[in-house]
Amino acid sequence: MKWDEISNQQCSVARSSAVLGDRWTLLILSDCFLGVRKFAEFQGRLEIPRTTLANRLQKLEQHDVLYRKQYQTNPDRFEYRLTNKGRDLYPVLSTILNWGDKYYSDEAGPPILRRHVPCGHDIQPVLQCPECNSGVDAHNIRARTRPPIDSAADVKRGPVSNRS
Amino acid sequence: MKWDEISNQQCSVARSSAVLGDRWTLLILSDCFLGVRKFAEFQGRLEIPRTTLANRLQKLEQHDVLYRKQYQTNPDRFEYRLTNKGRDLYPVLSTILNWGDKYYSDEAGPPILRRHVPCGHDIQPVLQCPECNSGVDAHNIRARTRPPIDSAADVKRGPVSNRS
DNA sequence: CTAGTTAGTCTAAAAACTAGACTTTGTCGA
DNA sequence: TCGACAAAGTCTAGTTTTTAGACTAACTAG
Repeated sequence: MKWDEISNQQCSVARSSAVLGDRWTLLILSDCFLGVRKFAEFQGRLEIPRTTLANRLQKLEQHDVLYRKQYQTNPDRFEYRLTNKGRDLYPVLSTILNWGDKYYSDEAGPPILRRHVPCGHDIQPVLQCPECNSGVDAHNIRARTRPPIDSAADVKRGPVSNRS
Repeated sequence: MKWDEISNQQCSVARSSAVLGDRWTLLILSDCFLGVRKFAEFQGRLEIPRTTLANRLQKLEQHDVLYRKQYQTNPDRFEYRLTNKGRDLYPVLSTILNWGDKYYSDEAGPPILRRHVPCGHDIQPVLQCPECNSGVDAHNIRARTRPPIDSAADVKRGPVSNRS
């Protein structure tokens, strides 16, 4: 299968991967959440080839993750900002940051601190169950295929054993 | 900059991207969490080119995300399993799944359901503050650069404005 | 002896990525 | 008016990665 056919699958991870699963894309989004907006600034911070950056920004715009906003005329110039859909990627970037902090930070600790404004603490956000408020990890979640419904396509890439 | 130099940065997202930010990698890991272990099964489910799959599995093994475990002799054959470090990627895959479910699932709802075993509900895990237990998103977190410490390298890719 | 299984490797062609020069449309200072 | 600078890209040619599909190795079952 070619990479651009990946989003034809009905799996949510596959469709998300079509947007996120590329060199540089996660880094570009990370910089977006840190407030970077201008082409030259992405380029300078990431040292990404200009051609690749242009392609990635265009792709993120096409997928409605970023939008181009004009910030001056004469000459017209545009900056890139997160859409609501893009901002909804915050948990993804945040959990990646947690993982990197755990396995790759130096002895001084994480290079970037995150403060939870409402309570004032520096935190690493954690994944929890919205029903019972306790922690969630690979061990206490069981995936299963959605029960078949006439109107919907079959699930082709479900769990190996459909454990109840 | 070349892609394989990306992990030289001291940013946690950059170092994580060196492992995760590649075509197919997120999908392979997703299948790992669904119980897939054998080469042929990855290949059949993902329709990934065999050469690419072999490269990706080797890379994930080198980064200690997967390990190869012998499951038979004559001939020797191996399967791929998540290490503890790999299992710690569950929040990343889970938040990607949430995002994909929100923006890309069909009218029948998410194709894969996740049950939180301790409480028995089908859920989408959410990101919360471990201090105050309330929800976390892009709007209520402020990133700032770690205060400089003699023993540690400077933070080069911190937030644009170091908002308190 | 033949076909099948599993986990790969090999090869050649196609696609994507990279470095660095170049373009476009303006501003500013001398 | 002239040259330097800024910002957001595009263009080009060379390198690297990805892809499809055939092939290999080491067995088992019939």
